[in-house]
Amino acid sequence: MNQNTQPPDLVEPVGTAATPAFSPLYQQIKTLILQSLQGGEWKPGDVMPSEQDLAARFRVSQGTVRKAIDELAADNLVVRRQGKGTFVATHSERHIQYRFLRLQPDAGQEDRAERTIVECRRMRATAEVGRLLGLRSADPVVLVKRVLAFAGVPTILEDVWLPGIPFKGLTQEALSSDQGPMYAFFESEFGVRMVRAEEKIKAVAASAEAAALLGVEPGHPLLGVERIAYTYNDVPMELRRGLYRTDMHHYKNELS
Amino acid sequence: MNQNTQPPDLVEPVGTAATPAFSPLYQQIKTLILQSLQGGEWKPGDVMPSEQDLAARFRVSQGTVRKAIDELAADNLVVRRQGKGTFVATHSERHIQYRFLRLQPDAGQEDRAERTIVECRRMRATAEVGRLLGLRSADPVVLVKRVLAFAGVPTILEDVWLPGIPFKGLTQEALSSDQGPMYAFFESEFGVRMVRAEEKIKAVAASAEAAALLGVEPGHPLLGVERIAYTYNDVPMELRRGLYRTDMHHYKNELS
DNA sequence: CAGTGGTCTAGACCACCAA
DNA sequence: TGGTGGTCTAGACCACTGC
Repeated sequence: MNQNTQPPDLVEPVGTAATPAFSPLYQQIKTLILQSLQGGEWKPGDVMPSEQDLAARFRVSQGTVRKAIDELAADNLVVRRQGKGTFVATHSERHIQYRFLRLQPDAGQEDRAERTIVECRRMRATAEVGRLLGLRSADPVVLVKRVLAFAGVPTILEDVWLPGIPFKGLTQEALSSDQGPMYAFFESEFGVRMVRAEEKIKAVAASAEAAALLGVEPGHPLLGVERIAYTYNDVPMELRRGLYRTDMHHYKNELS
Repeated sequence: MNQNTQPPDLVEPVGTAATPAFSPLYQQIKTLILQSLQGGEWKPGDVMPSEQDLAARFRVSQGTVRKAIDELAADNLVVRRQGKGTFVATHSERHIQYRFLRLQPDAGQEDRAERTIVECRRMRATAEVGRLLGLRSADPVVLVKRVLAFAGVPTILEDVWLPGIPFKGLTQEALSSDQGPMYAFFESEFGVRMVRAEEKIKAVAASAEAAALLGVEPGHPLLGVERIAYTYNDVPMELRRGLYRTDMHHYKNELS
């Protein structure tokens, strides 16, 4: 057990030879809070209970809760606001929109994107799409194909695949009529919150179809960006394949 | 002053109307440690003084030093090793090599890179290179052009510009004979430690020269990666323009 | 075994916010 | 004014490393 006089009644992981498996208290607290987030006890944008309340609830000191929340904040799952409280992170906050979009204009401020849905239909997952989304092939998926234009210049063409079950009822009309980031729409309409993503980038030549939609000649070099976005617990919830024009934009990345 | 009975004799920033400028103690400690790192009091790979020692030196509690070091560790400036101490981060650690290279093979493990220096000469900075490196145009710079090949396939062609003053005495021979990451070489030979970097990525068509060096046809789509690498204090110390073949590799990025 | 970083607690006070 | 997160301290004990 841990070092306090009133030992918290949390699990002390049993050590085995292979996995010593010592898990600090604050990690266990983090997991518990994560489960509450996952289970929807507090929804995106909500205030969470204060550190004092959580400390009382979990029978640990405030400092331990604090460290757990620190990590959740570092993972962008939660946002702290001094004097107000801790809030569940959301993709619908103003001025932090398009958190996962790394494409930036070479000069000047970004215009608002003009969005056009090219296609939206339900289909069966191909073997590859199924594998990347953690589905069986032939499981239902939704495919959304859209174009984003900036200042009238079509710049991004992307195919978005979503698992059919959690996104049951997604229609082109709802998508088209929605303003704001797609991930905010997913939060409010389907309760699906994207937490992190991985991207693989290649340089590719524009196909005839892509060239037509993006207004370039076939063969024009484009950035091919494959993104897998995950919800809580590293469950993949979206596969997105984008083609980016980079004549006026670039993909920005910070390394450290 | 701060809340302890023995107030630490550190600066309490004066608040002005425009900038309230309250700076927590641990931030001041972080800055002081940063200055020691910058000044070379401890060199890459060295053990730093223990938290207790630093706490005594700065007249604060261990917890405050701890929080300062936590941030330095989060910035990858320092590495903690339980039971051993805190070490100044370095690019020459085995198995963490090429920390800033995001190119990965599509399948399998990466081979060791075969490196060929195509060119290495001193010149005067063009206006653009000077601007990006924070130099005046016509200031001396070193240009290194090299090719990296994996499993015999030339994959990366890059131009590296370095400010001439700190890199005085850099020769093609020294570069060629060195094994290991270039940034480790910079640390040991010139005392220059790259701390973070920014990259801007575009898709470009291979020029005739690039095509010849990379073994592709002219016009072949390549990833154009412009990197600016910084030392301590956000001072730019390297401009690197790379062309990456992405037929067998991809640029990997994690978003959160 | 001693020394290091890592965890946990308890209590105090500060900065910020809203009512 | 009271509540929230943010800072700081002091002290205890744990886990890991190396002598």
